[in-house]
Amino acid sequence: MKNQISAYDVARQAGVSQSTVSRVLNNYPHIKEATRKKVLVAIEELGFTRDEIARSLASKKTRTIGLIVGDITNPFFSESAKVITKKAQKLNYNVILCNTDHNEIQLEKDIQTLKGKRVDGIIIASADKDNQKISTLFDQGFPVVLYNSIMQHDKANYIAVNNYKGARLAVEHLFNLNHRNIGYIAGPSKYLTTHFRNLGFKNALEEFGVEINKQYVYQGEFSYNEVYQFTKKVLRLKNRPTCFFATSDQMAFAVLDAASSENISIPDELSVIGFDDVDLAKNEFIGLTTITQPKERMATLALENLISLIEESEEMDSPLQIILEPDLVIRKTTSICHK
Amino acid sequence: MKNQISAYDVARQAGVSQSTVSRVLNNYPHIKEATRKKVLVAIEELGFTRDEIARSLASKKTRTIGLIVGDITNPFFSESAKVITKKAQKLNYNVILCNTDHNEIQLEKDIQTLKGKRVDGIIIASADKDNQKISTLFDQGFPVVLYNSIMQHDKANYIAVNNYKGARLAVEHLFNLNHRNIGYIAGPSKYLTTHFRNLGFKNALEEFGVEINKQYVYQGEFSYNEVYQFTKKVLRLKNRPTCFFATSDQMAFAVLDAASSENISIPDELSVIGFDDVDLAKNEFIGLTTITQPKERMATLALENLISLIEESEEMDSPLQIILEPDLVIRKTTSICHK
DNA sequence: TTCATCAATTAAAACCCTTTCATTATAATG
DNA sequence: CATTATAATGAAAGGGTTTTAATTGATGAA
Repeated sequence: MKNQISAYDVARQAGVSQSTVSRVLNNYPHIKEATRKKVLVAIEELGFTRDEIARSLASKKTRTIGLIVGDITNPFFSESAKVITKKAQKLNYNVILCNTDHNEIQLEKDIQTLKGKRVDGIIIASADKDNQKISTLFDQGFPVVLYNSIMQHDKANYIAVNNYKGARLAVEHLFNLNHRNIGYIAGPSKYLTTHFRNLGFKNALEEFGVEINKQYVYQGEFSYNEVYQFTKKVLRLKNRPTCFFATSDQMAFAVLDAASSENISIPDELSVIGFDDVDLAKNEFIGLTTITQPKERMATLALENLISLIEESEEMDSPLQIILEPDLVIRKTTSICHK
Repeated sequence: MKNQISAYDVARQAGVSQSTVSRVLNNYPHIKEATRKKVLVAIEELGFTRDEIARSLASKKTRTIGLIVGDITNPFFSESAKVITKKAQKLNYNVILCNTDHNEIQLEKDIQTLKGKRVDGIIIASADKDNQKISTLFDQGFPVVLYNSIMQHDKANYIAVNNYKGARLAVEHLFNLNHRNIGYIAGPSKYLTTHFRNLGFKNALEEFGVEINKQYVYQGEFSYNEVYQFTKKVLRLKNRPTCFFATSDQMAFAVLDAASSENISIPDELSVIGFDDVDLAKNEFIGLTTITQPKERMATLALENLISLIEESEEMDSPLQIILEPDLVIRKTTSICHK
């Protein structure tokens, strides 16, 4: 591979010093128009593009951020990732995507490599409760914002929705529709978001005086297949639930899938409510009743705040801890229970 | 921000030279076990991690690749991205994600920044027919593989499916179900994949002796909303089509959405067939009939081949041009036409 | 004992920028 | 015209690695 054209080559060609080339490239003041022209011409002639790696080494900024998600295949994440990537693009940042499969070991590895690659900051969309590595990041003042994740750490920056309330909204809706046998599908409780949804679910039911049937609750990995199998099993019970609250739309889809495969009609025989309000939930062919999160706004906030964390040199006095309000969106997968 | 711990610091701590530290880090031969230990201990004590940026500058390898997709929100892309990212992870590469919104200008900008960031290679999942910038990349022998995209260039590496055949399979299926009024939804023809699907569509219909009703065909942006609006409009026609072939599942979903909003029942009143076989298509609640692409395999091939392009120093003698076979998967959104 | 050989280690250049400090050219002021 | 301020440029020192060439040390053969 032939050697790269460097700023030094440009300098020679233009008959100036390398630092002048750098000056032009960085739009520094105090440059004679004629000189600038000469340099620009030389750049054009040689087809020079500056080496961002060398630039990063010298400037200690990479203009690259990390985005760690549990599963990019989950539309909630891909929709968020899109907003984040595009917004980053506009601000001249790039994003390195990491997919942890909701595995903490992988998460920590990813943080490690991202730090190795000297990213300027990281957005973590699947942060477990008491991850040491993440805590350390916050302790060190490294720019990190949690997205749709929460950590109990006095320096933690996060943007999430009021998950407790979201879960309550879901339960209230089902209760109002006369449902009393409620299935519950949730991810691992290592996530505080899940934890709060659990809490909202439990508390609401308690208040309403309805018992939770342990058989109806799945709390485990975010595995489509596991949720699918679990739901199928539960639906075969003599006394099966009349509805399911799944704490993510993705999992709600798995529930719908299982129900359909058992020839159970939605919503007549089974109501299903999700969480996230993924684009497809709005699709009228599906029409998933769900709890909406303002993901566009959340993603934008996450990115913008990360960037200011990066660019404001003065360390933030108070951490960024934003909790937005979720909302119930009633569509076609829930209906009154006649049982 | 306190200064980074460098290999030099480690060297001092261990009482060796910096190059020895580097040797240890890179597992070079000819190192006394005792020395290696000393260095490893020093590394541990100081919590040193090597600066990949500096490493990249010196070695001219970043162990980072670019992944350019039209829309990460399209499950076909996010599912592919996941495979690629995870596979890359395993091989110690990271991926920078770029979302072009199917915009060529953005695509070219992305290529530019990726090259600036000195990525070792690029996977392009939305390459338009005669993009000059991409051609140049191939001319230069820069490691690029097109994914689900094709270019007529004698050095182009690509992995795609036989799109012509895929489209034919779809049409044959509809024809066999007695459909004669076929709607067609396709992306912009600047994509060769689309072009071949167009061709397959046309040729098959010609052979079957059925006329294409221009009113029924949408060829334009991959915009959910535009497709939705178009479909709605067409479905309100007196003589509306009895089925739609959408050249991506994502667009098929838009068709289903529109149909449902018009209270047209699927598949009784309208058959819909997609293309891609996205995970959700398999969902029995949806059960989208579609043309399947072996995306897992394609994505793996794309990544693995990109990496060998990067790592084999000898330039590939012949370009990588793989065309896999698509398949028809019949599910629930298509049925016999009684009209 | 001496030279050759090879293992183990170091010194230093290279990678391509940014940035600080010093220097020279130019303009402004009295 | 001398003096001072300021604009314009350059030289050189990093930044943290890799890598090549050089050096030292040890071992064995002649």
